[in-house]
Amino acid sequence: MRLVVARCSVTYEGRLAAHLPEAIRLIMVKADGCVAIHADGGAYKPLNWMNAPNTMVEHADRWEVFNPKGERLLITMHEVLSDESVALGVDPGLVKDGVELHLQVILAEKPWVLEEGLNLMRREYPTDLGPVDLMCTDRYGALVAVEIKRRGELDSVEQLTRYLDRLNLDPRLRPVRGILAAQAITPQARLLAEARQIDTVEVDYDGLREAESTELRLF
Amino acid sequence: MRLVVARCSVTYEGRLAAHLPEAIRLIMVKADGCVAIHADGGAYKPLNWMNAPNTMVEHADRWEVFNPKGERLLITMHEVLSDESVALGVDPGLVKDGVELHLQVILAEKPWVLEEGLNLMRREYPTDLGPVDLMCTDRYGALVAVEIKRRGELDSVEQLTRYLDRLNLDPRLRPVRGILAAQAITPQARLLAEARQIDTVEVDYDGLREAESTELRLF
DNA sequence: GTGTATATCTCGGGG
DNA sequence: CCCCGAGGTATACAC
Repeated sequence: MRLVVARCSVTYEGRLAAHLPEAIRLIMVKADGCVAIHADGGAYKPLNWMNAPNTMVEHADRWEVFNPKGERLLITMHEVLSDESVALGVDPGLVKDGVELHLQVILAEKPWVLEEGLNLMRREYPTDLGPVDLMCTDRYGALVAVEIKRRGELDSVEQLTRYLDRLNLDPRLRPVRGILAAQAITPQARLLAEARQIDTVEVDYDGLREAESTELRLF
Repeated sequence: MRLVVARCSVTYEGRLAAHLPEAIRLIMVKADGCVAIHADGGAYKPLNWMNAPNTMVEHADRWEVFNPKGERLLITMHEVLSDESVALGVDPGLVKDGVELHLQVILAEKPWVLEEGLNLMRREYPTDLGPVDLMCTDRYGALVAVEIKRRGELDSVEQLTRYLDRLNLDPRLRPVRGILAAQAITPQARLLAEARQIDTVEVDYDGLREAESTELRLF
């Protein structure tokens, strides 16, 4: 990784046009070639950047970075204050726990917490618009598509609606109804779901996880 | 801005739990207090981070970063290889051109480029599912909801459909039709829009901007 | 503050 | 390769 502190101005031309007036900034060049220009604030997002793969041409007074899509980043160097390189090696990577997948696994084991009599048929049931999180049958044997989210918002209802439209085109499946399950559901999403006859269920993730570990302790 | 290169391991506990095994990384601390841990690859996004506002406590062998939401970032320092600070000053900030807002402003001034006789009634017209970009009247006085995008894709059609459904529930407004305006519209979006009687218009942003600056020069 | 939409979103998975 | 969905999304903007 190369770290350059410089008084510079920057122009980006690509998906939009953007310009940075002259100021002192940190320019980070990673081993994969990606370039990021950081100010001393504004969360972790750089002011300007160019991801790999790209080509960098270093002139005396400016850097030009191109990528295959025709985007272009031009850094004009007015004064280089420092320029250091350090070898970091390959990173072993990030281990995560507690994302949507976890909630899906728990609900796949106990779909009846969403509705009495609900039974799992299959997880990640494929449609040609993407997979339904849980495909279940209800107490009467009818099909129910369940979409699981951490937060249920308008987009979630749209997504489930698309799946339902698709599934209900198939006479062997029809009728399929939907349930949106999330730890929290916005009133607007609830409104839209209701208008489309989609049920909404708020799920207590922490409670379920607790119950799960209690069962593990019992056996 | 402070730049520390260190062999470290990291734990985050907050909206999820995440862990980074021991490796050499760059730790960036900005003037606003935000902390970002970078590997030598993977675009501009850090492996782990904690945005401002937060509190950092620096112990001999570890850094603890907390934020008011109860999230926690723990950096265990196994070996500090370098630790430098540099003053960057306040950044004048990024100037952008070509995002959706600009297109919206231009089209609000000249809605008739979308359709002859179109007249602006109101920008950001509210519905209970979100705001319509432009609410217009057509040459016959009927209402037209315009959704503006840089790129018109399936989601854009869904979004406009949602608004139209909502607006057409109101007998004082009905009937309201829709126009999707974008610099480019995918064939799939065009197809879906057509199936829903929604008009699509591709807009020449550069041409409009050019026309706008010409007018400015004339007056 | 809440809620919605945008983003040069980034990133990863599946066809 | 593109498409789609998730994200500790972050960020801006309107109400």
